[in-house]
Amino acid sequence: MKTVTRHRKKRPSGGVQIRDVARLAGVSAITVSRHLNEPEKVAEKTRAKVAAAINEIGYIPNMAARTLSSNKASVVGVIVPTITNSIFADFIAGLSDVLEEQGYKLLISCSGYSLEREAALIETLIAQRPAGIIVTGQAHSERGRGLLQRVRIPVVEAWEIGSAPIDIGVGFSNFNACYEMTRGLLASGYRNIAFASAPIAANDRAMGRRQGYLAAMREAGLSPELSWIREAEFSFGRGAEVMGELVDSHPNLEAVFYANDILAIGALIECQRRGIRIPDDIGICGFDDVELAAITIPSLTTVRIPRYEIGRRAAEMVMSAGTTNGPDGNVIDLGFEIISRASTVPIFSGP
Amino acid sequence: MKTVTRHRKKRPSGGVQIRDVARLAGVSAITVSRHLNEPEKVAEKTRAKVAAAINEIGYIPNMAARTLSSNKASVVGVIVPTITNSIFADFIAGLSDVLEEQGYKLLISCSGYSLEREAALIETLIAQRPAGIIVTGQAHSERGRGLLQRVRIPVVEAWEIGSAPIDIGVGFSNFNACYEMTRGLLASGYRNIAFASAPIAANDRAMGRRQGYLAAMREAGLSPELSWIREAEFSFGRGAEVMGELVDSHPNLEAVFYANDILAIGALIECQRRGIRIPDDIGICGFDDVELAAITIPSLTTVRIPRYEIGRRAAEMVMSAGTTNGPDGNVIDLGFEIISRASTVPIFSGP
DNA sequence: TTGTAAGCGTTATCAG
DNA sequence: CTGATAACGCTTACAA
Repeated sequence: MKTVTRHRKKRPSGGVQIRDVARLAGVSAITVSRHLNEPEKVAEKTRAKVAAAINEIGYIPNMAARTLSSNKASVVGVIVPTITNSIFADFIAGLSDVLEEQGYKLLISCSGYSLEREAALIETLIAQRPAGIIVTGQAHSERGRGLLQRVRIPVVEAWEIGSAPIDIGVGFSNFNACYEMTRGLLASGYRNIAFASAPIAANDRAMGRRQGYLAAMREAGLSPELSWIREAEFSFGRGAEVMGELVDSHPNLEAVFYANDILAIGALIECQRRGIRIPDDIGICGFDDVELAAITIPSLTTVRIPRYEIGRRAAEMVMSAGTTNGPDGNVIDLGFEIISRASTVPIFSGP
Repeated sequence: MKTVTRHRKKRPSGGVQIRDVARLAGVSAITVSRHLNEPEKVAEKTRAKVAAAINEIGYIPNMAARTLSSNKASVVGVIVPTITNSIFADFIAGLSDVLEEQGYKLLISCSGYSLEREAALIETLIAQRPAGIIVTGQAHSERGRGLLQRVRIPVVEAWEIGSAPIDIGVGFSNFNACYEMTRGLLASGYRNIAFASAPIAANDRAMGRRQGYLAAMREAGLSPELSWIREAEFSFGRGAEVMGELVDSHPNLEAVFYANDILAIGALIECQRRGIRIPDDIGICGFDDVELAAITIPSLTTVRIPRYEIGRRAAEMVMSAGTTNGPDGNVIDLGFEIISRASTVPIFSGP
C-alpha cells in the first residue's frame, strides 16, 4: 500500500490574523469575530480577554475577507464629474461625514463629464462590491444605466430629480431653480437676458438649467436667439471671456444669467476691468452660492443649493435603503433658494 | 455503524461568478481567471469563447475575492485634511488620473486637521488592505506613525519634505518656499511684514511656512512680535477679518504675507472695501497660486506649487514602489515658484 | 495551453 | 455563550 503525503500548501500570509488573536486569548476565531461584530453576544470576561489580545498583537481586520464571507461591504462608491468644482467637493464632504460616522469608506471616481467613462467607472465600482453607489445626475449611457438597474445594491442619483430615478433620487430641480430665477429677473424688469452654462452634453443639470431659463423667457413672450445662449467650461477665465463676447456683440444686453458662480464671478471681474458698472449697466447673476459670491464687490445674486446636504442625504439613503425604500419615498427634493444681492436690481421670487 | 449525512451548506450567492462563465465557455474557472489577468497565456480561440461568455452573462469580477486570494489590492487610500480646499482637490485629481489609468480605485478620507482622527482613519484604511497609503504632511500622532511604519505597503507622505519620510516623500519644502518669498519681499524694500497662515496645530505645512517667514525676517535683523503673526481658518471671510485687524492695530504695516491665496484674496476684497490701495498703501501676497489669483484686480503675488503634479507623482511612487525604492530616491522635491504680480511691488527671487 | 486542488481570512450555520 | 466546520469567489501551486 502506498501512502501519499501531501504537504500543506501554506501560502505566505501578510500580517496578524483573527486566529492569532484567538490563540492568544485562548478562544476560537469565531468568538473574536463576534467580539468585533456582535459584542453583546460575548461574555464580559471573554470580551476583556479578546480585547487585550487584539490590543497586544495589533490586530486589524481584513475587510476583503469580511466582505467576501459576509457579503456585506464596508465601502460606498461615488462618481462625480470632477472633484475640482467646489460644489462637488462640498457634496463629497457631506457624503464623507455621514459614511465615516457609520464606519464606511468612500470610493471616489471622476467621470470628467463623459457618460462612456461613467459607465466604465460604474463597472469597476461594482467590481468592488460596494454597499451602495451614488452617481451624479440622471443621464447615463445605455450601458451605465443597465449596470445600475441590474446591480442589487442601493443606487442614488444625486443633483437632479427631474425624471424618475433608477432607485433613489436626492437633489433638486435644476429646471425649476433656473425657471424661478429667470422669472425673478423678468419680474424685476430685465428683458434682454443672456444665459451661459456649462456645456450641456452629458450634463443633465446644465441642460435642465438652460431649459428652465428658456421656459421662463418663452412664457414672457421672449424667444432668445441662439447667440444669447452660451456654453462655457467651468472657470473664471471663461466667464470673463463670455462676458466680453456678449457685451461686444449685444449692445442691448441687460442681464446675464450664469448657471454657475465661477463663470459669474469671472464676468464680474471682466466688467470691473472694462469699467462696466454692475448692476447699473448690466445685471449679473450666478448659481450655486459659493462663499465668494457673498463678498465680491458687488456681491452676487445667485441660487443657493444645498450641496453639503445633498451629500448627507444621499449617504443616509444608501445606509437606510431597504428600510425606507418604498416606491414613493424614493425622491428627496432638497430645494433651492433665490439669493438677491447687489449684482442685480432686487429680485423678488416665490409665489 | 452510524452514517452521518452532511448537507452542503451552500450560502445564497449574489450574482454571476467566474464558474458560471467557465461553465458557459466550456473551460475551467482558472482559465477564465487567466483570460482576465494574463490573457497572453490563453489560446486565442479559448480567449474568444471566454470573452463571449463573459459578455453574454455580464460577469463582473469580485475584487474582494481577488484581493483576498491574490493578496494584491486594487484600491489605494489617501488621507487629506479636507477635500473642500481646492489645493487638495487638485492633488486628488492628480492621484486619481494616474490610479484610474492603472485600474486602481481611490479611497479618500478627510482628517479635518486632527491627528487623532488621522490615526483612526489610517487604521480603517489598513483594514481595507490597500495597495498603498498616501497621507498629507509628515506630522502624525504617535499611533498613526506607528501604524504607517509597521504596514507592509508603500506609504507616501505628500506636501512636505522637511523631515525624513517614513517611506516615501513627495512635495516641496514649505519652509523654503516661504523663506524665499519673504526674502523677496524684504529685497523689494518691505520691512514691516505681517504673516498669516492656517492654524499651525497638527499642520506641519503651515508650521513650515511660518518658520520660513520667521527665518528670513530674523536673518534681516527683524524680529516680528507675536501680534504680527496670525492664524486664520481657511476662508475668504477670515482673510478679510485678519486684514482689518492688522490694518487697525498696526499703522506702520507695509505688507502682509498670507500663507494661502484664499486668505489673501479675502484681504484684497477687504482693502477694496476700505479704500486701501494695493500695492500703493500695503503689499499683499499669497500662497498656492489658485486660478483666481491671476485675475483679481490687482492680481496676486503668490507662490505657485505643483498641486496636481504632487498627486501624480505620489500615485506613481505607490505604483512603482519596490521597483525604485532605494534608500536615496525616496524623497521627491517638486519645488515651487515665486509669482510676482500686481499686489506687491515686483518681487525678485532666486539666487 | 489547460486543469485540479488547496488556500486566502473571515463569517454563516449548526451543534453543544 | 462558545465552538467546529464549511463556505464566500477567486488565485496560487503544481500537474498534465
